[in-house]
Amino acid sequence: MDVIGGKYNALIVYELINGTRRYHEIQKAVPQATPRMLSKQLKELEEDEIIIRTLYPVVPPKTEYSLTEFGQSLVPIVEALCSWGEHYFEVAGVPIPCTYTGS
Amino acid sequence: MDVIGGKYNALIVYELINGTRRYHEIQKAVPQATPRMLSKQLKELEEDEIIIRTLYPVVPPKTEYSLTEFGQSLVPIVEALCSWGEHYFEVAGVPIPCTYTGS
DNA sequence: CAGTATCCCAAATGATACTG
DNA sequence: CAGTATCATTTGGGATACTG
Repeated sequence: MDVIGGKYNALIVYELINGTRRYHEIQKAVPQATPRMLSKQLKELEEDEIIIRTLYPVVPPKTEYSLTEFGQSLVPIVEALCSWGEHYFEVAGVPIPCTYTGS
Repeated sequence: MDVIGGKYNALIVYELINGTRRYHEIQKAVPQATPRMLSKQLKELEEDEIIIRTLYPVVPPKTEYSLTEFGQSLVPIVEALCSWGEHYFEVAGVPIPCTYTGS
C-alpha cells in the first residue's frame, strides 16, 4: 500500500500499462493531479523502481516514463483493483468505467 | 483505493479471510492500530459493506466481525497485494512474511 | 516541455484517558 | 470487552506562481 497507496500512483501505473508515456501525456490522463503532485508521485514510483524515467537532453525537454520489469508485476493487481472498483460502483449504483478520472 | 487505502483496512480484511473474529482478536492481529483507529476503520469497512458487525447483547460485550459476500470479492486482491508485498520486500532485501505486523 | 518553489489547508493518524 | 472522547501532531494534498 505504501507503493500504490498515493492518490494517483495507481492511476499512473494504469496509464503506463499500455506503454511509454511522456510527462504531459500522463498529466492529460490524470488531470486532477497538479504538476506538483504528479511530479512527486512519479518520483515515488521511480524510487520504488516501479517506473523508469528517461530524460532526453534536447531542447525543449523530453521525458519518458515507463514501467520497469518489476513494475510490470504490479499490473495484474492494478487491473484487478480497477475492475473491482467498477464492480463496486455498480453495486453502489454508480456505474463508472476504468477510465474514470475523478469527479 | 478509497475502500482499502486506509492504513489498516487491508490488514483487517486480511485477518478476516480466515473467518469471524472478535474485536480484541483483530486488535491482536493488528497491534499497531490504536483502539480509536481500529474502531474507525472497522466502521468504514462496515459502511462500505465489506464487513459485517454482529453485536451480542451480553455482559461482558461480545462483538464479531466477518466479511460480507461482497467483502469476499476483495479477498483475491488483498492476497495478491500481500504476496506482491512479500516479493517487494525480497527485492528490497528485507524478506518479511505476510503476517508482518509493522515495524 | 517538464517540471520546482512556496505557502496553506484538511484529513488521517497517534496518544492517552475514560466508560457502558 | 469493546469501544469513545479529547487533544495533539503528522502527512498528504491543493493553489499558485515561477524556471531551465
